[in-house]
Amino acid sequence: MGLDDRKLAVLRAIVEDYVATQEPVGSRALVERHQLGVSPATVRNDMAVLEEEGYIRQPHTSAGRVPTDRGYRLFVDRLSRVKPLSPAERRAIERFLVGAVDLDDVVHRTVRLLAQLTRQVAVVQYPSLARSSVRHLELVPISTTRLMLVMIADTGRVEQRLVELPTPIPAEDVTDLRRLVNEKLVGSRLSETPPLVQALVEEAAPHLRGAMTTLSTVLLETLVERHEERIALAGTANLTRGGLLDFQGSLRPILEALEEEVVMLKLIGEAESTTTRVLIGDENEIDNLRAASVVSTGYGPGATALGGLGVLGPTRMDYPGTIATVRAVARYVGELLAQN
Amino acid sequence: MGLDDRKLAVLRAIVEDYVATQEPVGSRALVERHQLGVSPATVRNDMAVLEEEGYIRQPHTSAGRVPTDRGYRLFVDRLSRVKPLSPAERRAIERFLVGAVDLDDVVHRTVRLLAQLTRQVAVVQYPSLARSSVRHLELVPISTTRLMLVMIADTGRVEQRLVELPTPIPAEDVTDLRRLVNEKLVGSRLSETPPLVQALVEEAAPHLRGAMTTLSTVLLETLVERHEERIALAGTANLTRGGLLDFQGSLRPILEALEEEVVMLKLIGEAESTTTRVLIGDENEIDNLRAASVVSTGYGPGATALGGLGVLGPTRMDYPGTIATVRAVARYVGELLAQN
DNA sequence: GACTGGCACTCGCTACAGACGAGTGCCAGA
DNA sequence: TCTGGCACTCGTCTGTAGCGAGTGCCAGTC
Repeated sequence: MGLDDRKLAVLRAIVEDYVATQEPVGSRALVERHQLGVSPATVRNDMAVLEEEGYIRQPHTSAGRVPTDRGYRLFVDRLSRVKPLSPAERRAIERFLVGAVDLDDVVHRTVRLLAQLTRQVAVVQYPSLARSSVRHLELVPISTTRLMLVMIADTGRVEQRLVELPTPIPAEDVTDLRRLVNEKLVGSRLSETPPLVQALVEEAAPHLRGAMTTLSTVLLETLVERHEERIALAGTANLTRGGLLDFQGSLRPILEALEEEVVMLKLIGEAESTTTRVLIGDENEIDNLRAASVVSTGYGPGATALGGLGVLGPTRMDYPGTIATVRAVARYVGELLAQN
Repeated sequence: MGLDDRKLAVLRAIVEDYVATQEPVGSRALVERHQLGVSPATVRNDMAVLEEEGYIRQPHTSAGRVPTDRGYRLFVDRLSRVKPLSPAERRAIERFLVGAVDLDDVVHRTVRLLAQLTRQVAVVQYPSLARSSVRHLELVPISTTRLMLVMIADTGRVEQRLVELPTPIPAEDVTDLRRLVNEKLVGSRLSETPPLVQALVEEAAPHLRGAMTTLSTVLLETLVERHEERIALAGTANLTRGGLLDFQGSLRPILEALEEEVVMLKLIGEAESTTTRVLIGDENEIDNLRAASVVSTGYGPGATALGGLGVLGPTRMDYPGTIATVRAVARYVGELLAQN
């Protein structure tokens, strides 16, 4: 059973009004606020159909209608177009992001900006190590049996890790090790390094063999097994906006999910490209987030994503506005990172 | 008007019961649960005095008594002794912290551990840069006019910053710069570096002068002006424990404060020594945290603090237990860091 | 003088009843 | 196909009443 244009207009009006007022919307209010050109009774009939199809529901018999997750989905897919950002917003983005001094700074500014503009919880993934390549590796002796390994990636990420050597090694050997790993690994993508690292061990001079072996283990562990994905979070206080109506009364599950890096990565870190994803309510695979919606996208120079970013809010959110903001911020960040 | 022993016992009983049940405690319940050896009527008289002195209050006329911030203060100062940790807890701490591979790892594990043990929000400051000394400085060329400056501190902290050079410089000059800054700065405390950095510029060979000047600005900015204090946070979901009774109904101000690094640093980062601080309710200078209590301490090898850590929770918290846990965790972390 | 039992009182909480009103579903008619 | 009208539902609000936890006070006891 298809929905004609007017029914869709009614759904759109319901979503817009509900998002704005956070109160169930009735047929009378609807015809008053939107130029639908028909009477409340007609709207009621349309509502009955929409309800039957699962796009809206009534919290209780004598109340107005509220969009369901499915209703929001239809709204997002077919009834809304992405709002262009206001010049003020564009300026805000630029102003906020220029002057960032390093990657950390970029990420932190971005996440705050996103939280502020959308008035929701923002999540930004650091550029994925898997998609970075090695710019430089540094070995700093801490003691004769300990080295600090510092890897600098082309995305600006800097990762360190302590290396415990099996036997003490002299300073010259550290220099040799440093030279060797840099010669072999600089410039290669992290995902491609495992065979190279393997080769390093095999080709190492006998007296370096032991140290190189441990070093290679650490390298593989740290850089490739991608425990080291990172995220930044901001705007959790925005969860309390809108009383306790959103998130069906309890912030608990949401806060718990937000603290699990793994969960958040799954949510926003899977972006391979810079297309925007919208997950509404129970479309979400993470149980704790069944009462929330997530708008996310990849960011990066061009169309390939270095990492993901997004926002999380109530299913009752301003989707067009949020989508526009998320995209715009991602684009700016992508450009910013491309400059380095 | 002094409080005799029994009145103090009554106060202690009220605090303990209220913390346990989260409900105003009446005179009858009190004599039943604690061996006070007197009748409810007597307890009521004592309560009247305690209320007059501002240690407890009645939420409403026909309700039991609840400790005031002042009451908790008295309880903490005079009526409680720090609970020794259970062996299980000690083991949990050790198990959780061994195997940390670098500073980030230590900090993250610590903050999670603390949140888990105290069931509250935990905050851990990274070892303060101001109290670290330079172990190594690395300069990595990004382009002919850009360097990545990486500083490795003896506390394990690694900070990076992009340096935009006024004019392109050749690779050999970068090597020279690296040698120079390392010769001068390695081993010195960050707080002592400004004159050394100054000297570096003055003593630099003419062709390095320009680069060294920008480099020194960045060095001073990044390392000394201590914007770069960092903190880690965990357990925000614990704020929702105990319904909405704690924090007078709104998590908003708390969540807002937790997101402000500056605020958090002020709260736990001022520790100069490893003594424990307890801030109860409105003793707190931060308005947003007037409804919360904070238990914090410095951690570090020996008695000097490298940084601070602590937990934040409702004023109605298990102070003896929390204090014990915070101290224990701080001690373990201190030892762990001393090993590096 | 300190403690106790008793008693009147306060007041928040719950339950219940009734009025109100927003909003619906349905139907007959245009 | 749309519309006006109407009966109906049901959540919310208001007011009342009863309950019970807990208090404050007082007179009596040790």
